[in-house]
Amino acid sequence: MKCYFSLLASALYRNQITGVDTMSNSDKKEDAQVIFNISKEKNFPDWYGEICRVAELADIRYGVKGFTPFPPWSYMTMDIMFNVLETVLKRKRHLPMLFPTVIPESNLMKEAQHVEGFSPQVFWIKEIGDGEKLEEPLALRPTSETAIYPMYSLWIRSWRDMPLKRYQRCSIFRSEVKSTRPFLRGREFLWIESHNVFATHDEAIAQVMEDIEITKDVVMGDYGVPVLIFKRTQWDKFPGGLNTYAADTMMPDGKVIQLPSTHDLGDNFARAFDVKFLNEQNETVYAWQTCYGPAVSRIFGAMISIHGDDKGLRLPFKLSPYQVVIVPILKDKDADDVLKYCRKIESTLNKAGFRVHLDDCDATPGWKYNYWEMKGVPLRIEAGPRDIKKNTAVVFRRDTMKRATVDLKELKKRVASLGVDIDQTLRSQAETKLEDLVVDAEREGEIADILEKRKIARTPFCTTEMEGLACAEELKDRVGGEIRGTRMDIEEVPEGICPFCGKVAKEIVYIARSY
RNA sequence: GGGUCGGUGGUCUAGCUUGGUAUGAUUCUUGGUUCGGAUCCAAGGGAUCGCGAGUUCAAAUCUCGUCCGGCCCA
Repeated sequence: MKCYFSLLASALYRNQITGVDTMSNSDKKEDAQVIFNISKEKNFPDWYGEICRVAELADIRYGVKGFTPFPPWSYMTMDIMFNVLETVLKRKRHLPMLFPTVIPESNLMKEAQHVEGFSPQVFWIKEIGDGEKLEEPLALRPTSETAIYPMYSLWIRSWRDMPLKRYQRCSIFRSEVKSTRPFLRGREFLWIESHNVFATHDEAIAQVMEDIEITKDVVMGDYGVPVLIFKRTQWDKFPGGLNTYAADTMMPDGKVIQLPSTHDLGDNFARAFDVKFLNEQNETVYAWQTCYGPAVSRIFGAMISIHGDDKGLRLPFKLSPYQVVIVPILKDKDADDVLKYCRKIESTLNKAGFRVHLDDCDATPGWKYNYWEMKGVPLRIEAGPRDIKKNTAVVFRRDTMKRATVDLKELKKRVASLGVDIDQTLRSQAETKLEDLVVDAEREGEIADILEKRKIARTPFCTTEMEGLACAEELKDRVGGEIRGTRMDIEEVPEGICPFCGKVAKEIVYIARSY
C-alpha cells in the first residue's frame, strides 16, 4: 500500500511540474502527442481545441467553416447518447420517423415569425448540375417544423389520431454567423427533434413538462450534466411559438450554453399549416402543438467540457465507447500466458454486457495508461504475471485516478459497482460546481461583479413580457450579460425592484454571459 | 458583424525582418530491444511552404486578394 501511494504521489508531482510548464509556455504543449496536460480552468479555449484534436473527437481540417467530420471516438459516444435518449422517448410513447433533409421554399415561408427568425441562417439549393435553375428553391432544414407539419395536416383527421407523438434523429443546417466550434456551434449538427400534436392546449403544456422531465432524467441523470431549467423571455423564444423552455448549463469559461429546448407552439403552426381535426362534437378545430430539440452533438461538447480534467476526458461509464480497457503487462517469458489471462477477462466482461477493449498493441503499459486516460475511458484493468499467480487484476478508475487490486471472481460485480459510482461522482462534482455559481444580485454593479467572476446572477426584474426588452438591452449594453429567463424547475417569489427601470419586479431572472 | 493573430511533410514546429525551393521533433514502415506510469537503437518513407494573382532573373520569405482557423469584443 505504501508503495502504491508513493508511486501515485510521484506521478502527481511530475504532472504538476509539467502542468506549470505547459501553462507558462504554451508553445510547449505540442511536445506531447499522447499525454494531455492543459489546465481546463485557466485555459479553456486551448483545452477544448486540443482535446478535440488529441482525443480524435473532431477533425477541423475538413476546410468548410462549421462542418466537421466526427471520428469514431466522439461519434460512438454520441451514438450511445442518442440511444439513451431515444429509449426514454419511446418509453414515453414517441415513435421514430425520418423526414427529408430539404424543405421547399413555399413551406418554409408559411409561418411569418418563423421565417423571420430562421431565414438569415438557411442554406439554399437553387440549381442542379450545370446551372439549371430549380423550379422552387429547396432549403436544407434549419429545423423541421415546416417540413413535417404539412404532412401532419394530411395525417391527422380526427381526435382519435391524437396525441400524435413523433421524433426524428437527423442533422440540421444553420449558417451560424458567430464563430463556429466543434460540437458547441456547428453549421451542421446532430440532434433529435420531437414534434407532437394534441387536441387541447392543456395536453400540449403537459407535454412540455414531460420534455423537461426527460431533460432532467437524461441530461442530468445519464449524461451527468447539471442544468438549470428556464422559461425564456418573450423576446428570446422560438420564432413562431408561444413559449420556450430551455435547459442551460455552465461551461468552464463562465458562459452558459443552451442545451435542450422545448416549445409550446400553441395553435400558431396549426393555423399556418392547416393542422385541423374533427373533435368529439364533430367540429373541425385547430390542433395544439409542441416541439422539443435536444442537440446531442452540442450536449456532447458541453459534457466533455464539464467532466474533463487537466489530463483529458472523463467519460461517464454509461456513455463511454469502451467502458473498460484492459492493459496486459507482457513480460518476455510470460507474454503468452498474460495475453491468455487478459482474453479471459475480456470475454468474462463482454459476456456480462460491458463494452471492453483489450489493448494488445505493442506500446508500453505506461504509454497505454496515459493514452486511455486522455481518451476518458472510465475503468482500466491492468493484468500481468503477478496477477496470474494470485488470480487477481488491478482496477484503475479514471475519475479519481485510484487503483485497487480485485479478485477475479469479484471482477464483474466490482466493474458494475464502480461504473455506477463513477457516474455518481462525475454528476455530483458537476452539480456542486453549478450550485455554487448562482449568486443573488439587486443592483447593476453587483450583476457586473458576478459576471466578471464567471458566475450567474439571480436578480429581480420588471418583466419577461415584451415590455421588459428595453431593460434587457440596457443590461446587455452596459454589463454584457443576457437574461436566461425564469426558473421552471423551482418555485420563486419575486420581491424588490428591477435594477434597470426601478419598477416593481414581477420576476426573478437569471443573468449570465452566454454562448 | 468589428478587431487581432496565424496557415511550412500525417502532426507540431524553425526559417520570413535582410528573396536564392526548407530545420528539428514526433507519427508512419522495417528490424532488433524493452514492457507494473511517456522504452531505447538503427534504417527507410513522407512538403510543388493554404489557394490565386502581382513584383522579381529568382518568392515559404515582399504586395494585394481569397479561403480556412485561433483568440478578443459586440
